[in-house]
Amino acid sequence: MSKKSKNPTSNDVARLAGVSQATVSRVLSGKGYTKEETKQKVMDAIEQLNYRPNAYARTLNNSRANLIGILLPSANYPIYLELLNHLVQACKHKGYSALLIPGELNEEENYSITNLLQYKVDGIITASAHHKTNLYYECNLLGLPVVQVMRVDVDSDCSYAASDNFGAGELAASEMLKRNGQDFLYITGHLPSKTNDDRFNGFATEVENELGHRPESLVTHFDYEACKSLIRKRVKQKGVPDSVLCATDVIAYAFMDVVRFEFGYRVPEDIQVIGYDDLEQSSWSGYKLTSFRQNIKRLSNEAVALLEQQINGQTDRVFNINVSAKLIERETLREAT
Amino acid sequence: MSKKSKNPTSNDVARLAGVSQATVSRVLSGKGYTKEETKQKVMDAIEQLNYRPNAYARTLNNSRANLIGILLPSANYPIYLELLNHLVQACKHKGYSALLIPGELNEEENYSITNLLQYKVDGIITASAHHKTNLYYECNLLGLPVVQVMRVDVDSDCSYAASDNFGAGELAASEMLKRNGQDFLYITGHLPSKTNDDRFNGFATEVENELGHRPESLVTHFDYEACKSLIRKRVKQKGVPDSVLCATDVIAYAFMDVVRFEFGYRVPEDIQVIGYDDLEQSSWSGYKLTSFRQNIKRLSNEAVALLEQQINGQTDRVFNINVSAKLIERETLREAT
DNA sequence: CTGAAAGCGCTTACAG
DNA sequence: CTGAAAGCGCTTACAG
Repeated sequence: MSKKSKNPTSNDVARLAGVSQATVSRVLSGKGYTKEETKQKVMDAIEQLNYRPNAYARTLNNSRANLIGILLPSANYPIYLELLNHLVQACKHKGYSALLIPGELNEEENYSITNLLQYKVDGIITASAHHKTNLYYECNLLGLPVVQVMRVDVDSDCSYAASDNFGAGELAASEMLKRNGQDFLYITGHLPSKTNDDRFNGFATEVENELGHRPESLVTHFDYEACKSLIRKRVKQKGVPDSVLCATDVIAYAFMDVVRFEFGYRVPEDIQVIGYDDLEQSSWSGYKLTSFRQNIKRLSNEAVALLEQQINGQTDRVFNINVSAKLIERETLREAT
Repeated sequence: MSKKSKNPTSNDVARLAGVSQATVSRVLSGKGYTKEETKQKVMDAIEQLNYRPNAYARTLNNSRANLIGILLPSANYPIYLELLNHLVQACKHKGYSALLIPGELNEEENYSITNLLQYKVDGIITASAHHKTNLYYECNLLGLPVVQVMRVDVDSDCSYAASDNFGAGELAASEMLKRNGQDFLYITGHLPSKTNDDRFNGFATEVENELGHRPESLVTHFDYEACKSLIRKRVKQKGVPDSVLCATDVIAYAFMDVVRFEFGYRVPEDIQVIGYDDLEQSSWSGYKLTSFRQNIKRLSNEAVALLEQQINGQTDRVFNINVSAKLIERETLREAT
């Protein structure tokens, strides 16, 4: 490991190129005019010294860091990784770097946001699952733009890019109604969100239109085992419905595993099931689950675009973008009648 | 959205508190002495103005950004999220923030590293899966510390914190030998790594000691479907072994699904199987897979600690830390004889 | 087209 | 214990 020697500065480059430091800056920023020849000399010197401009010094003048803070849920749910990758790509595409905000934000973690603000991120993108945070409040206080992506908090009034959950709920209901569904149930996890409410409302509205009453929403848990035991309890008490929409694929797996292996029902003959998120394993032999696939790339791009608008002060309005999710049909829906 | 007004600076604080700007700096850094009373006045002013020190200005003096760059594989493999979360926590714990380096590094993406270097990260932690990168070369050139975590490249000579893959391979072999395994096979994906070589070598060495010959290593694919079709081909050509170690749990699922559902073998009666990574679903009804669980939290802590040592110039040596992985026994191993 | 100089918001000797 | 001043590495009017 070679000793970290002092990094070359624009002054070093200027000296080597025989120009002023201001000229080096101009060549690099592309602002102002420079003779082609001068430009070349500077580029050569940069090459020779392996010079990299110091982004912090630049930031000091611009008061813009080109940094976006990202706040992710802490759960190890696979699509969060996909989301993160797309977000980082989208940031990069727009010339921003992505700073990860550690952990979920909650009462104890308010330290995080304070800490974060030192870095003067230009804005924050959050998909966090804990709305008991004063994130929105603090950011608003500081005039720091925030955009939610994929997962939307119940009481937030900040912009978001999310899937069209209401539409997905409606579509799920209507597909199962078409297949002679009579007894509907929505199963979700334990963390409340607008995302979830929307999906349930779409589902319930469609069912109500057709059948005259709203279906029930069963609150379980996002964890597979915890979810299974709550479903087991419910099935013992009230039997099974014949058409189920689940808030995540994992919940759908839990449901299927309980009703098929513990109670002997058949899917889809006795019960049809639709999941949400289309995890990789939904296509595997064990489940063949019909599920909604979110357009994560587009969600990421929209979120970053929304944030950029706010950063550039182009808007004061709250934008809610709903991107439709696609129903991937496999083998957990009956034949249409 | 309130208009982003100019952030207050230490000068504003100084003015309000009626002290010099240098004093504000001292109070905040805790360096040098300050009268309790002065300290209080400064703190009050900070509170009142909602002041947050500008990390970039600080960095300019320190030439240390307290930033660590993180380079993750782009695959949506769930444990990478867990790794990321632990890494970010570990960074935070040591006073660093985590900057995500976008995408995998490869020839086209060299842009990334150049781009990254502007931010003067103090060091880089990588779990990337593409070793065809000049990351190590570039960083060495610049004297920028790099540490690998979890996944180790074949030809890199930089420090790492990884699981004891050799030990895991050995243990897997010995457990299956104890259970009367006769015909051994190792199945891996398509990306070469030292991590993988070590695991195979541990496995092969133990088998060779006992049985007098090294087992075969079957190179497939990390993707479930692709992996299945390669396994199918192999089974058709050469039949099945009776003891299998897989490089990931997903590979183990693919193997089990092919041999059980397409060829009618029983697990573990005909074939015993061990996976690696202990994904959540390995405990579910479909697989009940015996698998190695990596100590991701400890890997993360060790990696950050290694990096910190290098950043502080406390060492020029290359350290390789191996953390043992724990075998979680479920139902894919026969009874011991 | 280019240079000299001021300034971004901090830290840190140096005096006192 | 505290203030005045120089400096970190850039950008950007201002002259020329």
